[in-house]
Amino acid sequence: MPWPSTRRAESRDRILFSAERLFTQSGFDQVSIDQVMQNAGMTRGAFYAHFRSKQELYSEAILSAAWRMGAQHPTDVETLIRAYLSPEHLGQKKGSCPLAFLVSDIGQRDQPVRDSYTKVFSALATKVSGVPDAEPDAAALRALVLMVGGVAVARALNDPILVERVLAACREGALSETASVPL
Amino acid sequence: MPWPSTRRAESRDRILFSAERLFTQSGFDQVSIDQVMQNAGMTRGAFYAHFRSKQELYSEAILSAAWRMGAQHPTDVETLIRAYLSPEHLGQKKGSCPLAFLVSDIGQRDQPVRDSYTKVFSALATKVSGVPDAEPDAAALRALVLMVGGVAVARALNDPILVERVLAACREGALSETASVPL
DNA sequence: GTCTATAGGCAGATAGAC
DNA sequence: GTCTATCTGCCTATAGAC
Repeated sequence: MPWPSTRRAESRDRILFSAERLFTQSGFDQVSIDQVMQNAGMTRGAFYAHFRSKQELYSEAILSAAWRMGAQHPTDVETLIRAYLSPEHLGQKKGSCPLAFLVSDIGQRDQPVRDSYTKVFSALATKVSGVPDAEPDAAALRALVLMVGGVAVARALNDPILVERVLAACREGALSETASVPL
Repeated sequence: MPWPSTRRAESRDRILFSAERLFTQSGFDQVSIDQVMQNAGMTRGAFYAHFRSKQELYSEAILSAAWRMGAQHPTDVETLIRAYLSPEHLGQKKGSCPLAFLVSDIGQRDQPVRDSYTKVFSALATKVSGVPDAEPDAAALRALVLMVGGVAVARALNDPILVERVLAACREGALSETASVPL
């Protein structure tokens, strides 16, 4: 009976799922392994049976969160841009994008973490470009930077009016960069 | 003789100067008060004679770093954009921009920190817009998000080729958004 | 695999001598 | 104002029982 391995994978997934939300919301340093494990219904000691370190968990959580987000957004690029640069995305507890919420957190971590971030960024850039099997062009990179940067900046700003104006400006720009016929 | 107050202000400035560089480079959590004070030539205990908390120092360091950066860049907007979105800016130890380096760090801090960030962002947006006494328009906001987001993303990415392509794409976009005659 | 217990270290903030 | 010493609390990671 292969039940044990199934339960092992389920525990691992629960930890990962818990980590995705907590890390994306609060960054690496503000989240403790204790919180992640309690949120997953376990205690601290069990953590190291599944991951070797906190940074390894972080690295995998970034990939996992992005994969989950992609699975929930199989829509067209325009719908993605509007949802991404919406006020709802800013305060969202679940399904937030690690690219934006963690962008200035990544540079302080080790290489596997940076690899994860780069992989996710490249994948989303290709998706935004609209051409699945090619390197993203400059317009797609600009559109994605407007999305990621717009959300990151909006989260940092304190003035609601300015936040809405930043989101609107970036929405307009990203849509224009990704329009098939730019006029 | 008003010497004492002068020395007090000098000590405060040394702490602030030290904090600007360390915080901008490594973020809030990765920098200890110990490091800041040693870098300023003092010990931990003296810190609380000048600032009430670490977050208060952070808030003031963001304002101070931005002010210093503005004083060193009295040039035109195009020169600013090219210097900002250059590879040199990414690894720079001094004179880096807290807007980009700390963007996803700010949301986790208290209100005074967010106030500082918002103030600096607004001031730079006005500068980029080219019209000193008006609210920045959508094009200026987009240009600034391309600058801040471009640098933040580039710092996180692991692939040198992708980094250069992101910087180039954002440079092109920011220059186009700020051109007086957009065609 | 998961638990409790603990090792070992570092942080922010305060107290009191000078 | 600056120093040394300390309080208090939290963290990652490990050890060993079950």
